[in-house]
Amino acid sequence: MRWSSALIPTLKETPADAVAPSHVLLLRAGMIHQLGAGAYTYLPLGLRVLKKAEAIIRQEMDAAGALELLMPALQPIELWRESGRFETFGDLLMKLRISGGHHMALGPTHEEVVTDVVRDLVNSYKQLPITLYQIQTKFRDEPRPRFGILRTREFLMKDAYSFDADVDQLGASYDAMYEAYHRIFDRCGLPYVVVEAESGPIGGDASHEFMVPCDTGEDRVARCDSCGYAANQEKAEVGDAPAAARAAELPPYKAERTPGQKTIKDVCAFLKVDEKTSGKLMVYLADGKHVAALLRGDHEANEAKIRRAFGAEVLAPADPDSIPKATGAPVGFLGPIDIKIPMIVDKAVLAMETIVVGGNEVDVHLTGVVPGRDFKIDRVADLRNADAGDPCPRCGQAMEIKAGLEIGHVFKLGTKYSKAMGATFLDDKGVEIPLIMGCYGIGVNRIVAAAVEAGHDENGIVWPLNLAPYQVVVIPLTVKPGPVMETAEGLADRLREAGHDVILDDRDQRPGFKFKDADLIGFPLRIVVGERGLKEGKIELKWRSESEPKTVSTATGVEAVLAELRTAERKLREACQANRARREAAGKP
RNA sequence: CGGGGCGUGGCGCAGCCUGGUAGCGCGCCUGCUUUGGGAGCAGGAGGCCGUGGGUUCGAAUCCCACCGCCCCGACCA
Repeated sequence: MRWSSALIPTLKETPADAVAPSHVLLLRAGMIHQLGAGAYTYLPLGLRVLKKAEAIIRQEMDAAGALELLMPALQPIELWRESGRFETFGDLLMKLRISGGHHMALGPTHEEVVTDVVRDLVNSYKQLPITLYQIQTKFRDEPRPRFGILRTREFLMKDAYSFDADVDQLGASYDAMYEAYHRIFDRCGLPYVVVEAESGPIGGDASHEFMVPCDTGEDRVARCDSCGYAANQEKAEVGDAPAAARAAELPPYKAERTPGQKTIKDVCAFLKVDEKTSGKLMVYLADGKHVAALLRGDHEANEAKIRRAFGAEVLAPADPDSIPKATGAPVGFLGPIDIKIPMIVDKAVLAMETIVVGGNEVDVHLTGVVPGRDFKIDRVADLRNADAGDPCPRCGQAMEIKAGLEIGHVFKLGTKYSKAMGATFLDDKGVEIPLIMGCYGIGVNRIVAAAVEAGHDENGIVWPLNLAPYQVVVIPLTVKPGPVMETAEGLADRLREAGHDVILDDRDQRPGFKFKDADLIGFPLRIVVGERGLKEGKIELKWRSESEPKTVSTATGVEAVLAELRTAERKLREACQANRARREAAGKP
């Protein structure tokens, strides 16, 4: 490619609306162009990166035995009613009406469609196991698109779905995808961690997320450095903290007037006590019944944990209007003493000597309440989100919380969709059994964003070799016909013939201008051909990730550059293999 | 959906408070000079001032409504 005939609109200044590094740099490097909130054009350079990620994904999915197909984005709404997700997906589902009055949806994910395909075409255990995948545009009516291409209303996703005859087969299918994901992200050169994840409304019982640590990430990951435990914050378990050593004789609790003070913040400020010594009673509807969770005031309730603690299928915050009737106490002044609904106490409360709680009476809070003495603690569970410093559930050491960007997610679905939609097969005894499913997603655009988030410096992007729009940029310092231009063109041709992506910066610009653009875009390898160097029989070669250039002789130039590229590719392969060996040594997830 | 901010050539901004010929830098076009880290000089093109309504002799500027974009929160298979 000759730069002069490319469309690469680099920007010297930072666009005002961009905040996240990946957003700023992809715009400045001329890779994307905004159409509207959460809708971006991939310009030629950006598209090349996207396609490279896509190619790596496709290769590894094929290698893992998954079969590629392509399903429609346009889907009848009935399918969503059939699975029950028309309700649970809610406003996130893009709905439209087409001619003839048909109600359709633009697919945000494809469990329904793939289940429909499989229920029609797979009927026997002999056809199992099978994993199907596609790389396709998804649509979600995100309430708040953000950070450039990080969260958009339309995005490219690789989604795979496994269908198995039994749980063991599902385990094998899951492991195959899990391993393929490692290979994909290793080849993309991304720094990532795998964390245990909440499977969420999609259901199921096992789930892992692949996260790239970066400040722009919207997820929070709890991690223990001592033992390596890592989980999404919403999934992370909290280890046991030492129980409070209570003085033998504590004074009885006191009722305090707290007129109008309803929130933890207000009450604690009013009573001049630390929020860490307060408690909050949260009321939920567990499968339609009112239940309560008692947490330390400054802690964050985790609805999934609370749902499980109550053994409920569905948990939702109770409607405030319904609370007084159910509990006999006014909202804002709820407390654990003599509460009339089932209550589970969070572990952390056990570590509190005394606690400030609501008095179950308007404008009254109680101080000096002793857990276990003043109210019954018959059920204790982990009900909250882990915080930095909380004990690791495995080893008890303090965990840390870091931001992460989710690029991939694998989970075991079970029979949620196959049962709802009647996707069954006949086993070797002729018995009809619902298929067991797993699903596996990769945000292709997010690989691009994550690579930039994880790979940039003050001068611009530093692309991993396998994702770069072009691996090599050849810069002739003068573009007038002559030896410099001829050498540069020859070099570019030879590298291209050897199978590398090359762009020749044939623009009639000063050297500094071209260097700035090359650094901004982040081509991994830069080759400079100048008159001065040529006279000395030398050309310059510089890796974007290194600070110092190397010089090679003109005579062996092509071979030297090819050797450099081969070495870089070998190193990357070796790193992938080393990671693989480490995984094998560590055993299954 | 709640809170905050912003809409003025392709990009970054000033002008608005106090109404009266729309301005600067970058980029773009032409020419000359320059050529190893975003060159200099000269000339030039390009703007329904987000949209609609109102006030006024007169609106980028004041008022009202709407639309759009960004950030925080809620939400996020």
